Amino acid sequence: MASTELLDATFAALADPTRRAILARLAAGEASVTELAEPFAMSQPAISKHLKVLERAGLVSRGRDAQRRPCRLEARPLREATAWLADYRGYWAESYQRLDALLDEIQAVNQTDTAGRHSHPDGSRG
Amino acid sequence: MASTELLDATFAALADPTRRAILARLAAGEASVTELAEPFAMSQPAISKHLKVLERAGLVSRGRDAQRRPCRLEARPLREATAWLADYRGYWAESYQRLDALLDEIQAVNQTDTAGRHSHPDGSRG
DNA sequence: CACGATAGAAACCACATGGTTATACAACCA
DNA sequence: TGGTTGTATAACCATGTGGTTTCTATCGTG
Repeated sequence: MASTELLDATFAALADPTRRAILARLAAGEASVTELAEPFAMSQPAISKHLKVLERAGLVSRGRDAQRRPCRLEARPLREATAWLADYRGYWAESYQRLDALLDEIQAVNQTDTAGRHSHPDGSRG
Repeated sequence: MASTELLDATFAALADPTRRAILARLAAGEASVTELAEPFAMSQPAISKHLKVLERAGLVSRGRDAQRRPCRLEARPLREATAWLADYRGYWAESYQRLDALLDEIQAVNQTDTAGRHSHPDGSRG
């Protein structure tokens, strides 16, 4: 399991409320650094540092728009993190049985993805 | 949302591979501190510190068995963390359509749970 | 070209974290 | 009572983190 460091970085990135807020904001669409910094009582370099952490965890990627460096959310590491949590479905089942099948499905999706493709065979309800 | 600090503590606790390993071990059943310390190239006080972090995040609880202080996994904070991740299902859907329905269901389960019930249709396969 | 705006880098500070060793406390056993 | 086992605490160290301010670099516009 070489993804240990990725999990480390992902969970560490998620452990800060500012960074979670940034991700929440990015879930609504791309944003520049200053746009991201606005709602926070914090300097722009501080936000840049947070973005670096998020970038290192692969949670955001950056583009180029003139001197702007727009950020966008990358969901893949979140998937890894969720997959790790899902590994506890066996234990969870003691208290939350209905989750069992769902998280089991997530595992299946992971393996499908690892195999190379995740074309949706039925494409139901998107 | 007052659970910010709980999320902080939970994700921070999960960010360390030793602590994740401890949780993995505990998912298989209760264990004492020395039992938990054994597999690691690390002193017992170091493990105690990790346990303190896990305890502060509510991820483990401790019992009493003579001079042993057995640890057991507590899943509730993991649920909170997963719920947070699930909030991004809308974004995930762009790339991983099949997850959408699943994570959507998790939301439903959360609400059902809040309401009070979650009967298990089969409970098989662990 | 110079200016203004956007963003990154450097240097610094306070504090948290992850580890160590040594010590103390608590509970059982002889 | 004393010894042994299990665990927590203390003191300490190195490093990481989150913030600051200041400075630099890049890009578009006048």
